[in-house]
Amino acid sequence: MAETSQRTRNPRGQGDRLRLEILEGAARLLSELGGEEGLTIRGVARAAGISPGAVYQHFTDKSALVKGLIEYEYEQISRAMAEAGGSCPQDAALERVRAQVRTYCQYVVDHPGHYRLLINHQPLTTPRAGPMIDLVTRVATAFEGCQRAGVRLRLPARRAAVLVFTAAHGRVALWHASGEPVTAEALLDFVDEVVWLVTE
Amino acid sequence: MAETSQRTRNPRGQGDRLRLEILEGAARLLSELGGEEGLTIRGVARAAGISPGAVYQHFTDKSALVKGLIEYEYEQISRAMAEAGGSCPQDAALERVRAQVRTYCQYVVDHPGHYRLLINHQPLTTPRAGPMIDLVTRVATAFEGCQRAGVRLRLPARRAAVLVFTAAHGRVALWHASGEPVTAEALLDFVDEVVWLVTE
DNA sequence: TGTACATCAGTGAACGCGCGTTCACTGATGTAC
DNA sequence: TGTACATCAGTGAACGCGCGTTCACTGATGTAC
Repeated sequence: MAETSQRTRNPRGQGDRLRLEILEGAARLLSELGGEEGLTIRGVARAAGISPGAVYQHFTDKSALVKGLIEYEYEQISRAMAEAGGSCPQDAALERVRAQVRTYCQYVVDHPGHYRLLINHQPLTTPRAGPMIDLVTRVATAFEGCQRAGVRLRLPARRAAVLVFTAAHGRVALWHASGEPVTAEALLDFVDEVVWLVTE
Repeated sequence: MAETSQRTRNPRGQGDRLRLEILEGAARLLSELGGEEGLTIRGVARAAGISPGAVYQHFTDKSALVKGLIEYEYEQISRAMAEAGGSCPQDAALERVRAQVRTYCQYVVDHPGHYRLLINHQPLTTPRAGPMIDLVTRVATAFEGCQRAGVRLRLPARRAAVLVFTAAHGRVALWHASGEPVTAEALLDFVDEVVWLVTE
């Protein structure tokens, strides 16, 4: 069941590496369980192959662990989107928007458990914006790049970005409701269509 | 803290009334806690003023309770939407669509905890459609009424209804992400605009 | 009309479980003398 | 070079808690005789 192989402890002075191992274990747990129901201190410790107490060397309590995990996940998505945008030719501004959006959608489809954690764990009312908004801003910036490159937008760049994320989230929610599986192609097609609608 | 007043038991032959009291207690819990985290057998029993064991007279286990609660909530929404549509004049087909959609949005804003339960508790992949789709169908039928009344739609009725729900869900998700509060007016305006876009 | 009994609508104590969290400890490794 | 000691990276047992679920029971109320 659990790995029987003993974990070899990190060498002296590199205890911080455990923090990353804990987050990776937690992420694995999200993938396996498809949600945050089983996301417990003890479960994460099992996934990382350590004792429950060791988690407290890096996270003050459970909420700090969840918060750290959410930050970690957003870093992953954000980096992936940045890479996707960066690998586009300099002059392909619209293609850059689409590459970033497609990367986001692919993440949503590939990691439903992670996605659930991220969208559910927004406080219902908070003064400050969550990290999700940073992703919206990233796409908004890419839309601005389109405008500078001469592409006409029917909406201001930020509103266009908001619309794209709105469409993606809403479409995923309805697929879940209908019981149909969320496929990458269908979501990408839908969102591509929205991007196309915005830029013409 | 809890009500100190003793509950008077239901008269003989009317034990089924407890089932409704349990569901109402559970719904109250959703409103107070804003989510399903505290939705436990014991918590519901406390909210209903009964002992935990009594719950098992009407629900075989916890999952049956949650399932019953979800059904109960959908009945509430569905009935409210039907009433809103029914109170429109016979010839105001488009107004009937808007009245139903507005009722749905009002529910989402007024009952965030209930909404969370309903959208989160969809199995990730299921053969059959959830009850949410019944609401979509209801609006689709109202859109068909528009077409019969001579109102032009830019989309087939069902796709128009799907679009409206997609927009509402996505918009709510993004508001949560941004930390801005979800207000009824803003959501209604947004969805009204979508309806308007579809029917012209 | 009275009374024994069955039934109904629950109660409340008990169980085993996994959880979050704490804390005394262990064993390897670097460092001071 | 040897050795005592401090530090680091954890372990693992223990705690108290709320949970889901079970079950023997209680007390009111209807029913058969």
